[in-house]
Amino acid sequence: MHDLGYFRSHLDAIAERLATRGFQFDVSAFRDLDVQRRAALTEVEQLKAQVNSESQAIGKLKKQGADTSELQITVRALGDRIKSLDEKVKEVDETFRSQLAGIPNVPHSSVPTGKTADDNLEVRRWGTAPKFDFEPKPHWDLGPELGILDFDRAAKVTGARFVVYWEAGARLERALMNFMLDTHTRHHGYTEILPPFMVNSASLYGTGNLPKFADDLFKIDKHDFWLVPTAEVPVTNLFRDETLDVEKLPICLCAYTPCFRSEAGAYGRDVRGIIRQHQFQKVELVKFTRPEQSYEELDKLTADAEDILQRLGLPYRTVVLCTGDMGPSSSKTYDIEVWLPGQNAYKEISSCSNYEAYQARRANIRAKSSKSKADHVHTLNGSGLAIGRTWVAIVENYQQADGSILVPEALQPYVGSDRIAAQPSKSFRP
RNA sequence: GGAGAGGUGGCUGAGUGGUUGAAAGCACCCGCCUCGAAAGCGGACUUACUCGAAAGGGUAACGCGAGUUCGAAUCUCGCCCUCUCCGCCA
Repeated sequence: MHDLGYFRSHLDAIAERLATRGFQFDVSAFRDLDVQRRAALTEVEQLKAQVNSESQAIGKLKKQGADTSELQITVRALGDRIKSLDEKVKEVDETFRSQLAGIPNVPHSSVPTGKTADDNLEVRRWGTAPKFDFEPKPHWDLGPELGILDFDRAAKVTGARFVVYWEAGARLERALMNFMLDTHTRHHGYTEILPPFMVNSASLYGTGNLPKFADDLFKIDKHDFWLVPTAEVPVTNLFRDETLDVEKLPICLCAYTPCFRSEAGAYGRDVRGIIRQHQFQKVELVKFTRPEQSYEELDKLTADAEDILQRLGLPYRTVVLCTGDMGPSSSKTYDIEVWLPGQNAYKEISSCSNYEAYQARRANIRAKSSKSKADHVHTLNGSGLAIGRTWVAIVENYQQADGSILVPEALQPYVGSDRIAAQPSKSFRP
């Protein structure tokens, strides 16, 4: 959400920047609505002021023993007018606010202008794609063959776009989770959080998932609870409606959660394998920073996510999203894309964004020192990393001619072996 | 899930339906005092929206929402949360 005062006084410049991300902002319609809203507010507030002062007068008169019944009748009439005007104000105000809330963030000046993912800019590339003297397989073949992925039973137990990991497959997922959390807490200075996996709607409004993206979420029946689509939601909302000590910034948190997404609108995309599931696991990085340090912290956060891939020896490239490809809340986003031999392509494995104060205004997260006034913090987050896709990257990049998977050295203590071969339980699974 | 108690400013904590946006204390901030500090003294001390060139006004907010009333922190109803006891449960 934009700061109203600033927004109003920079309308044209902001509209111009928003156009670069394909958002056509009707400045004059906004101005009209703004004027309309303020006129309605002024009118009803003047009436309320009148009621207040006359009510006070009634109180005084009554104390003196005077008869106030006639005055009460006139004030009562005012009250009726206020009631109907209030409804109008509420309507205009809600339209205005929802419109304001629907206006995307302004892209940072360093973000390349563009329309689609094709216009994203590669900023660096790390590692080299492995060379195979055989035809590398995609994970949706390797997984079932090794007995570590089971799509059929997941479909039976729950439905499409779910998966069961077996044995070393399950252990690899768990190993990645621990490896990521350990690396971020021991080497990158993050504090570990284990948040609830369900959140209320106020939290989802705070991060901007509601009201616009309700279709992407799973809602719990009979409760105001939703399954988290990412740990960003509970972790960012830890400090909703709080004023932090500016000296404690930046606050760097990391959290493991499963993530639940309905993937409405993504039917037909990535249907094979575990690239796009209704449930996946992720370690998320979240930062709360001072405004002047947020871009430096974004670069660090992105590097922290990349470090996981480097330690695992997985080739990747990092791109900066162009204006047209960024999420609406973001001022600047880096995507990290890992190399997947089975698909002969780089695939997004992390998305690292600086929301500046856009999200903090929504969630009302501020910081102050003893001498300064409270100001909204900047919020940042990024995957560090999506565990399922990291699992895929390991399986596909480290596959051997015999169908087994080598385990990267950094992960071996976590997995407990240096190789994943066909699993024993395959023999008794019909 | 049932019964009871409670939710007031950064914290503690007053608050008979009528100058209470809110006493008092603490904390924080600015002065004075001091070589410096503490103590003491004086002052300042919520936020959002809105009117105004400014000075300065106005509206709203005492968990959230609705209601009663000329007027609600105070009364009524619903919901949420915390605490105690009971039940259930990993």
